[in-house]
Amino acid sequence: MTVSTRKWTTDRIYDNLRQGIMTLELYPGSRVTETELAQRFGVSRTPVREALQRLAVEGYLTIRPKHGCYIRQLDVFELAEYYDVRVGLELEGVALTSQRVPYRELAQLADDWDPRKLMYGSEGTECFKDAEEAFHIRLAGLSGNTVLVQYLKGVNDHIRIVRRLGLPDTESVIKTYEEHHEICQRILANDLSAATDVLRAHIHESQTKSREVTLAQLETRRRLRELEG
Amino acid sequence: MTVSTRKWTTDRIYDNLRQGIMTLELYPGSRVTETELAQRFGVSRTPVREALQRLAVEGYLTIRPKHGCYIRQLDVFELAEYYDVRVGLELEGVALTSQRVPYRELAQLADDWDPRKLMYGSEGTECFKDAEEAFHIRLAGLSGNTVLVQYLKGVNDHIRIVRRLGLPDTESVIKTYEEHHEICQRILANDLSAATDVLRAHIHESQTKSREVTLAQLETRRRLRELEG
DNA sequence: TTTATTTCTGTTGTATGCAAGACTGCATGG
DNA sequence: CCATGCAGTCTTGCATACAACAGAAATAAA
Repeated sequence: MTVSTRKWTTDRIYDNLRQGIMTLELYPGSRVTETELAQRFGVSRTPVREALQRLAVEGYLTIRPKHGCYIRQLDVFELAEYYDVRVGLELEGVALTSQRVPYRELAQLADDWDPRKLMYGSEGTECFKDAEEAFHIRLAGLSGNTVLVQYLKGVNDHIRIVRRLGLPDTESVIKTYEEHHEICQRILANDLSAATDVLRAHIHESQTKSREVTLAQLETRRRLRELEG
Repeated sequence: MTVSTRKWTTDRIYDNLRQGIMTLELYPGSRVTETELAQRFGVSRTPVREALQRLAVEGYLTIRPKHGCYIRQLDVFELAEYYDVRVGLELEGVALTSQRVPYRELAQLADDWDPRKLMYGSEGTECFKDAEEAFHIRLAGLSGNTVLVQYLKGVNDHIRIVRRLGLPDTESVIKTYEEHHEICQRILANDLSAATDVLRAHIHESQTKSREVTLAQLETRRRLRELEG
């Protein structure tokens, strides 16, 4: 678990817990108590409590009053729902963008994802996943709707867990480049309906992929826990 | 300010503050301190602090570390952005619904909003605004995507302030009935594109209406504050 | 007059204490 | 065998105490 070196204890705890939930080190469904966490981190209950509250508001865990906190179950159905919300947000983003068409930024974005520029092996896979997510944020950002971008980031926070699990093969990297590129081109060409079609399919594909990967990962984690006791 | 009679102090404070922000009694941009609020409510700083944190996460105010909390400015541009996010979410909801078409519930919803059933004067305006919001939630709920519904509720929390400001005249009430009814009918008739068109226009209309009302309201509040000092 | 420094006050960040609520397990009665 | 009541323990909810930091005002220097 990477150590966060934030200024305030609360933030440090928050980052730590969030990381733990993301990496499934805090197993979904398991219970944690303020006291236990406070001891583990060597701080008082107050910052722990605040971190937990924030995580609860953001939906990472549920608090049962006077009883304890339960790490949110991540079931594949819920993840699928997040992906659909993502579709809704991103499509509306594109719709808004096509009303103003910021040529320069859009052309730049298209250029950054030009398949012809793709250097094989020059991209680390971790880096690629970051870039992939960043593309969608940038795309949404072109709509000029900052609220929408915030919501999209929130959704991403929830699906990032599974988004990063699978290792992308060369083929799918190429495909991603092509699709990202095409989306931009379609908007530039004022073909909104084509752009949305591609984007929708693009997201749905990662949705189905994530589903498989998640099921596999949950299984291995479960077994690991069984061994540990 | 209505008194919330929740079980826990934190929740009570939270409801109160939220209400205050909604009704603009806590003027946007003004500063509040934990100590001051604690005194005003006659409780300790702890629950106040927790309520403030929650409100901050939800975007109702911003916390400047070691300095105080500032009630979130609500500018018309940001509100417009929330409306567009709403469009994105609701349209995707309808798209998902049209893939499964839950005939019974949809027919029931259409029936509840049948313009022919509208009794003039039988609906209080407050009640009508509640019902209006409830329609959209129910509609989204038919998609079966609970995450989407949660997000939509979150968006509603932000625009409810202005959504309720204007008084609806009989004409617009009728129009609302007609549009709600048509949306359901279109989905039932498997005409997704028409349904989305109506829905989009429907939301955009309230968006422009809210804009005017907000500007007026902000002005009167500002003057009220000037008089009070 | 302007700028740097210092002090001082207000406000939050964190620790701790206490009491009330929720769950567990057992015993008792049907 | 099952239901019900009751104590005990665990965990949180809130209050309070104290320390540290940010910002403002006052003071000193150029």
